[in-house]
Amino acid sequence: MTKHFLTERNLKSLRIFCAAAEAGGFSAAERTLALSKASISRHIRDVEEVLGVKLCERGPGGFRLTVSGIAALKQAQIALDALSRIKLEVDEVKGLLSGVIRIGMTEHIINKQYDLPGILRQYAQLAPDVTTDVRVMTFAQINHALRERTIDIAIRGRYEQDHLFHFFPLFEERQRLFVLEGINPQGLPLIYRPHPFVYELLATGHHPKGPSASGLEAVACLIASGCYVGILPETYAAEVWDYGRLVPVQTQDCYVNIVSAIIEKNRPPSAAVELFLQLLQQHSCLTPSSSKR
Amino acid sequence: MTKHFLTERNLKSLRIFCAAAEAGGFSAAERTLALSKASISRHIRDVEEVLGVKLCERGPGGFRLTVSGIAALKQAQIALDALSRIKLEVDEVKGLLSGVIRIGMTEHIINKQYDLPGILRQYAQLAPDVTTDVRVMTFAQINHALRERTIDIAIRGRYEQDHLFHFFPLFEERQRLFVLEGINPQGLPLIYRPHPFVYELLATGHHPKGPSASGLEAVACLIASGCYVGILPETYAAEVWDYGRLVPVQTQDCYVNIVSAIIEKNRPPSAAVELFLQLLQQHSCLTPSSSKR
DNA sequence: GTTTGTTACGATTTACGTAAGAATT
DNA sequence: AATTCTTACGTAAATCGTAACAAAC
Repeated sequence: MTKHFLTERNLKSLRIFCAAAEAGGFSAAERTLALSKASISRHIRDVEEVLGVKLCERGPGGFRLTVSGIAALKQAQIALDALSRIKLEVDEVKGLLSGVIRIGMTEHIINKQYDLPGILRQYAQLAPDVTTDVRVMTFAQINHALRERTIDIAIRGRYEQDHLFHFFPLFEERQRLFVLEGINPQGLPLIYRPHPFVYELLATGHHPKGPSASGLEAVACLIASGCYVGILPETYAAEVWDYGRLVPVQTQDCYVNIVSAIIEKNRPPSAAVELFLQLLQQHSCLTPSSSKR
Repeated sequence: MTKHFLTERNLKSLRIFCAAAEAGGFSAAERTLALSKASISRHIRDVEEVLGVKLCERGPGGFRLTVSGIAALKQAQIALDALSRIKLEVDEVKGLLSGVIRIGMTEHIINKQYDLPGILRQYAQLAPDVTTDVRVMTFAQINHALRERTIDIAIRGRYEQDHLFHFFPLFEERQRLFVLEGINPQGLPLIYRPHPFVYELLATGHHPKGPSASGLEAVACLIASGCYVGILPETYAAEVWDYGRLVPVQTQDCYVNIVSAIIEKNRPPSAAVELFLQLLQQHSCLTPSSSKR
């Protein structure tokens, strides 16, 4: 009994055997393989030893495959073909998953219930050849950028129906009206920022329009001054607790919206975008498709 | 740019990559592969270099395949599977084409129009694991051996219909009544041997029954004595010309029969017999299936 | 004599393990 | 501190080509 299994070392010998069979002899294969007859002879002898059969008759009288040799040749070609296909397959995946993915998002997407940094890390690991470009933008900038296609995918709250976009719900965000602790919010000016909830509250007339603020931190600063009320995400207000005692105005309802991944409807998503979308949805707390891996 | 193609050396690395992916890390694969981490690391680095992609993220943080890695893993498993199947395939063929093939034949099957030695040589090359057993037998012995299954296949002339046997025509053999040159054959005793043509001629009563002979050479000797007539194949009579002037008796018709390969009908032929039969028929001058190789 | 494949031997190449280093948990 | 992977280096093994040999045409 010799060795029982073929290894990749034997595959080399099999490749040489295939070449010899196609060339019709060792001397002819010598040129195509750029290998000495001695080596070819050894290789074929090794395979025959492992397989326990004679693969071919050879000698000055000519070259002829045995029945076993024909079977071995056929199977070896399948293996070699599969081997050569690996690179093609990988190249295809590599080609699809390369380039740039441009992500636009509003502030404060990062929070404890949705691990966007973790998703980005996972994405970078899964598709290391894709350059990821992430930028924080305002609500209006995001819509413009999506239409202009200067970003590929957006992450923001969904407030309106828009037939131009596809929405993929990710998690729920709750915003409330906040005021400095101990201050009576009644009639205080509302800090203005371009956001649907601000518009909505101003429309009620309960609060006059106050100073404009750009960015959640600016809003928080102005609220903490005690002169204004402002709308903030609950989780963000909790985070900036240390800077001042921001408390929700109890008389006011909670604004709930669904933070979603958004792509333009008329634009077929690239493989890179599709993979990112898939990861985002896998981590979603809303869809039932929240499986692991 | 690095190397463009995967070779069998890389397949070894791919097998190690597969094992690492299944084990879920290098340290775990270390045991299953009986290989040091250092080697595993090198192997996977090499494959990544050839493929130009990162196959997996690894580190103290854990092990995770990239999308390219998943594709590579899948294809590599196909190649490895094909490789492992080679031995199974060859073993099957080897198992079928081994053992003994027992061939019974009459005298003088070898002649210029049918190259039986060449067929036997080709058979030995195609199926080197089959032990070939060839024996010359008389007509009666062949029939008996076929029925008793002490031979697997016979080669002899076909004179009768026999529902117990399958006949595969190979070539035409012509036999005639011969006499020594210058001798009047009329009324001379016919050399007896157990053969249908002898029985047939004796039944006509033109010649009395002469001495018994065993073997064509014995018949030729007796004819050359000038005292008898005898039936011989034309080609054989031509070969022994030098031993004496044997000439055909012109008044007598030529006996024609079809030399055939014969197997017992109720016995399914083994793969070894089937292959031999196939070779015999390939060289046949009678059937239209006489193609090359 | 020429062609074809096999075996022997020395030189190069390759691969492995040990051990030390770097990075993460 | 413990784990996981990577890199460096010396040693062991496999592979190749040259060359001598045997066999068939």
